[in-house]
Amino acid sequence: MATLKELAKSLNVSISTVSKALNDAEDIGEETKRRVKELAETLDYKPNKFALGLKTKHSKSIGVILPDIQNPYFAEVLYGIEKAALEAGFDTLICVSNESYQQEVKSVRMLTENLVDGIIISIAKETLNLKDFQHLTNLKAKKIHLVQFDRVSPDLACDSVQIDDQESVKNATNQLIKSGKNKIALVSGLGSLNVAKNRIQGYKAALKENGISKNIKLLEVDGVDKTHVQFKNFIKQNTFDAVISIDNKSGIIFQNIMQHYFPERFKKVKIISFIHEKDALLTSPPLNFINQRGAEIGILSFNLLKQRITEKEKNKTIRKEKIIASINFQ
Amino acid sequence: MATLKELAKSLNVSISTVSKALNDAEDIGEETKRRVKELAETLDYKPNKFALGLKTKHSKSIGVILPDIQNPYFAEVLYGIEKAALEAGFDTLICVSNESYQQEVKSVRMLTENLVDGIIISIAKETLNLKDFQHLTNLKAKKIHLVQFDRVSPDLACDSVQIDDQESVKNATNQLIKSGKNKIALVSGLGSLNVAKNRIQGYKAALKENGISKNIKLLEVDGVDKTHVQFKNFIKQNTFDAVISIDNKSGIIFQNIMQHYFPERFKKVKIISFIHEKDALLTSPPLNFINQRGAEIGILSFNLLKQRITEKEKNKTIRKEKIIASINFQ
DNA sequence: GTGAAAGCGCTAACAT
DNA sequence: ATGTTAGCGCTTTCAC
Repeated sequence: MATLKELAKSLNVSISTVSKALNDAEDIGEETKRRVKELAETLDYKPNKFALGLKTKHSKSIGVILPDIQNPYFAEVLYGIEKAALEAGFDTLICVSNESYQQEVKSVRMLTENLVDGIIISIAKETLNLKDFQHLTNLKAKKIHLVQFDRVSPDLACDSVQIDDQESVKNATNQLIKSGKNKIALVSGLGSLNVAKNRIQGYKAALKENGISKNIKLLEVDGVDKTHVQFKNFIKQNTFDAVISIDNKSGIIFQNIMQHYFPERFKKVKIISFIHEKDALLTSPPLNFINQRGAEIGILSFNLLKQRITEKEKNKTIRKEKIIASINFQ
Repeated sequence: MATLKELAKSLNVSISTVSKALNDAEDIGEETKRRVKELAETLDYKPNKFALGLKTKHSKSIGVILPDIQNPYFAEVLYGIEKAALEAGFDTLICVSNESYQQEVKSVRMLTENLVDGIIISIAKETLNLKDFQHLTNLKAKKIHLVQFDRVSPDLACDSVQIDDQESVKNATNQLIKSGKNKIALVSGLGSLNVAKNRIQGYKAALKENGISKNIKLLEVDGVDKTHVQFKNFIKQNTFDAVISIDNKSGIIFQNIMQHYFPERFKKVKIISFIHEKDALLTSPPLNFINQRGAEIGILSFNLLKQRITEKEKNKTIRKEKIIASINFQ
């Protein structure tokens, strides 16, 4: 790897001239700049990150903390973040909390040690339950900017990006109603997350608006791994002509169980689910889906963060972006 | 963040004494070591990574390059790697190539600039097709160790960890045969990957051993996103009493399509699939699965890498670990 | 318009 | 047993 020193020697100028030339400093002659940049290009000079970090105390990199990398939604958000970060010349350090508070604290610490300029986080379930956000509030003192997405805690004063959960589910429910359904069930594998509360509220709001509030049918579980029996019982004990699944798995399971055990009833039921288009195609017939627009959320999150990193004047106004999900009937 | 300088001042000793004490150098008095370490502990001293990297040219970190983070298998391997790395005190930098050669090259470059001590990679499809491994072979000159897993290229002289694909599929096929099946189909969404070739070979070997080689039924596609029609046609045109899916999606789709369009035939068909246990539970009935033991592969990969990083004598022998998958009938 | 020098936090060879 | 010093690659102030 070429260094400033080597460039300087080759060109018979001083190290500081080379440094300034590459940084387009005012006081360097145009001709010199040209020569320096040309040689840097041919020698494929890249500034040494460690020297830079040591000197400047920041690293032109950002950290991302995801609760669960196996969830395709988070993987898609990550994709958006990385894409935007790459274009802006930032490295991305990825951490996975696995929904654990301890792991999240460790991740924050690791990112801090790596002098990231900012962190994009979707908070772990455990942290949300504990309501202990000190590791995150501490970041302000270290001048590390923070952006939350998806699992947004109102207790945290920072920019955020999320789906408008309530509005999105209300939309979806209304569309089902318009298509003639009026006994709509809702299935959630999200436990007590705020996200779940908001989505359920949207569902209830739509039923209410349409005067069918007495038809509320809720199946709530925390995680869907061993819940086949609960699903089956729910189906047996309830009448419904449509189902909204508000997490990324229960819709698939619900459809499969109906198809398996209640094939006749299944034919008359419309299911819509918060899943990725790719997963919607795993089932047959394909599932209708609520598109969470993960990549867009990622890009938006990065852009908010970048604004904070680059802005000179501290702007106190907190930005809360809400995106409406798009509804896809297949 | 506390620095050596601050510790030194507090203790009225020199910076180098502190440094040596923390590194347990021979020539520092026990009492001094104790005092230094104690203060370091209370002040929560952590060596500055940038200073260290600048000085030592390595970073006590490793890089991981995955082709696709949305694949739960890779996510699980990642989990194993991170766990092992954390225990050994290494940071993990994660890159996703999205199956793209260009992106893989960029990732290698980024990791190199970050002075990782080693890289664990599962090679992108595109790279495998192009057979251009220069970005990887170059690593040797930079003294960055390399370990491959899963998508192992024989053209690359480095340690590797993988499932014994042939043996694993042979096992699974044999078990199906023992359970009375003799018209076994194989479905692949893996395109022309070596992994696919080996798995298909295992399937054929088992059929041959059992004298039913004339019953070979193959459905091969490259990616499963828009292939419902192909699946349906295959099912219509072939008779089979069991199916082996050798990727992480086709089994689910296959089962769902059969259940949807051919419910009677479906009842007599046994399906087994290369998927994660969690995904096996998405379907009803749950899918039988071939457990790829991702976490173990991750841990093993890291351990191989760590050996290379820490060993003094360059050991020329290349280690190729092969793990047999476990077969789970539900 | 260009260069010399200090210093970021650390290690290690070389004094003492 | 402890301290001094040089230097990793870079930026930046100050001098020329």
